Amino acid sequence: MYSIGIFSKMNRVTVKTLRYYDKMGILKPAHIDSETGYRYYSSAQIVILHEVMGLRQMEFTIAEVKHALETKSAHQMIEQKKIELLNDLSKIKQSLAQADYYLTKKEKAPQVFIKSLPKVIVASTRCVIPDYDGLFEVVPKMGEKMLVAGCEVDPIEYCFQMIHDGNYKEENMDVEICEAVTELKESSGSLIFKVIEEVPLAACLLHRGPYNSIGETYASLFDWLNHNPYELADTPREAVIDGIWNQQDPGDWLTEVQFPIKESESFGKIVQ
Amino acid sequence: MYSIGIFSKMNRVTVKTLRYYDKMGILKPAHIDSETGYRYYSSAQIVILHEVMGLRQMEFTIAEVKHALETKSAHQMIEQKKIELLNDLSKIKQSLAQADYYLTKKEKAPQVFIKSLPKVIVASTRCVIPDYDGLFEVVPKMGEKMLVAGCEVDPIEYCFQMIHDGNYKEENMDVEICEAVTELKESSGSLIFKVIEEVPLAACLLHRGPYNSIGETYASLFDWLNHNPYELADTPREAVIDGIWNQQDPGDWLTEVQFPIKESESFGKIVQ
DNA sequence: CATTGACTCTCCCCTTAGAGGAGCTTTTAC
DNA sequence: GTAAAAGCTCCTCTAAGGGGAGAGTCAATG
Repeated sequence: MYSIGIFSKMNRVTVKTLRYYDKMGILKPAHIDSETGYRYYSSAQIVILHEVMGLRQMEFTIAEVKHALETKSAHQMIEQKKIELLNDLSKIKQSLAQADYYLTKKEKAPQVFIKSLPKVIVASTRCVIPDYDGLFEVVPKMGEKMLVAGCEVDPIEYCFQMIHDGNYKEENMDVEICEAVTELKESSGSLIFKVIEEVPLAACLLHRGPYNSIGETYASLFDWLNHNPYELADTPREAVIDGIWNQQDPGDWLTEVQFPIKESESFGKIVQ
Repeated sequence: MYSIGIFSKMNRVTVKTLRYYDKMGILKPAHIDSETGYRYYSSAQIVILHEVMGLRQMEFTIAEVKHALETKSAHQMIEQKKIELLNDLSKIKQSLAQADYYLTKKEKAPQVFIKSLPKVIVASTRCVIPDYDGLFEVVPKMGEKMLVAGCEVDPIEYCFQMIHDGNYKEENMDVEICEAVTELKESSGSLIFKVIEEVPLAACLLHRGPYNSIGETYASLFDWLNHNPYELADTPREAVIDGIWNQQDPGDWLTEVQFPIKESESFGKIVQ
C-alpha cells in the first residue's frame, strides 16, 4: 500500500490528478482510512492507472475513459476516437496551410477565411452585360420587377452576382444577379425565383474598391487555393455589401468574393 | 447599420459571439444606442470581423487576436503560432499511431503508455548471472551491502534492472541492478552510487507474471516501436513493483518494462 | 392605440481536467 | 514535545462562448 504522494511519484502523475480520478470514479484507492480520509493505493491500482493513462494519451475524455473501463468497450471506442483524431488532424493541417499562406505574403496578407453560405430563397435575373457598369442598369430594373411581383427583400441583405462565363472576360459577361427574399414566388419573364442550397464551405475575401479592380481579389483567392487543401466546387459569387447607393466614393465600395470549395483529395498526403 | 441579429446572419457568426467580442474589446459595434443598449454594426466592422475570423481559424486565442490587432504584429505572431500548430500536429499523429496500434491487436491490447522517468540517485551493482533466478541471490546480497553502507531507500521505491547484453540472451546475462536511494554515498567495492538523469520520454508496459515470460513484454514493446514514431534511445529498464517478497504466486508478480525513447526522424513525413 | 411576436438587453450558471491556494488535521522525524 | 512535511476538504480559476431567465424594445398588424 502506497500513500498518495508516493503513488503519484511512482507513476509520474500529480496528486491532484489522483484525487480527481477518485472523485470521478475512474480510480478509487484500494483503501481509504475511515478516520483520517487518507487514500492508500495498492499495486493492482497501477495496472488500472496505466490503462487510464493509455486512453488519455489517445485524447479520451474522463467520461469516455470511465465508459470504456465500465463496459470494456475500448476497442470500439478507439475506432470512434480515431475518426475524431483524423478530423482534428485535418483541421490543424488546414490551419497550418493558412498560416503558411499568410507567411509567404510579405505585405499585409489578405484576410481569406472560410465560412458556410446559408440556404436562401432568391429572386434572380440572368443576362449579358457589356461591362461591370452594366450592372447599374440591370439591378434597378430588376428591383422594379421585384416590386411588381410584390416580394420582400430578406433582412440579411444577401445580394450577389455570379459570372457564368467559363473563362474570364471583361466585356459581354454572362451574369446572374441574385437577391435573397423572404418568400418563393411564381417566376415571371426574366425574374426567376429559386432556392439556393447551403454551401458548407466557402473561401471568402473582401474586396474594397470599384468593380473593375475585382480581378485582383479573384487572383488572390485562386492563389490561396493553390496553397491550401481545397479546390473550387462551384461558381464564385460576388456579394454586394456597400455600393453606389450608400457610398459615393467607389473607393469605399465593399464586395465579398465567395468561392464555394471542397476539400482537395490530392492535398494533405504529404505533411512537413 | 445592421442590428446584431442581421449582422450575425450576414457573417455567419452567432449573436453570443458578437456580444463576447464586444465585451473582450476586439470588435466594438459602430454605435450603441445609449437608451436601449442595442448594438448596431456598420459595414466597416465586417472587415474587422473577417480579420478576426481569419486569425481565429489559425487557432489564435482571443487575447492573441486582440494583441495582433492592436500592435499590427500579425506576421510575427503567425510564425510563433505555426510552431505551436506543428507541435499539436505531432501530438495528434502520435495519438493516431497509438490508436492504430491498439486496433491492429484483436485481443485485449497491451496498455503501452508514455511517461517520463525521474532523475534519481541509485545504489547499483553490475554482475553476470546465469539466469533470471540469479537475481534472487544477488539482490539480497546487495541489500546487505546497502545496509552496511548506511543508505536509505527512497520512498518512491524505484528499483530496476538493466540488461546490458547487446543481443538477447537467457543465460549468463550482464545485468545491472539499481535502487533509488535518498543520498549519494561513497561507492565501495561492487556497490556503486551514481546519479541517473531524467529520461524525458519512455514507453512503458506492465508485465504480470514471472521473469521468464518477460520476453513477451519486450516483444510487445518492440512491436509498438515499429508502429509508432519513436525509436529506442537507451537501455531498457525492468522496474520491479511486486515480487517474491510480497506475492507468493509468481503469476501475481508485477514488473514495468521501460523503454527510453526519442522521436524518430524518419517517421511522420507521410501521413494518411 | 393597443397588442403581439420577434428581437435584444443583462445577468447567471455551465462546460474540461485539473491547478492553485486557504485553512485545518495527521504523520513522520528528531 | 515539537516542527516540518504531507494529507484532507473546499473554494475559485481557466477559454470561448452556450443556454436560459426575466425584462425591455421594435415593427407590423388589427
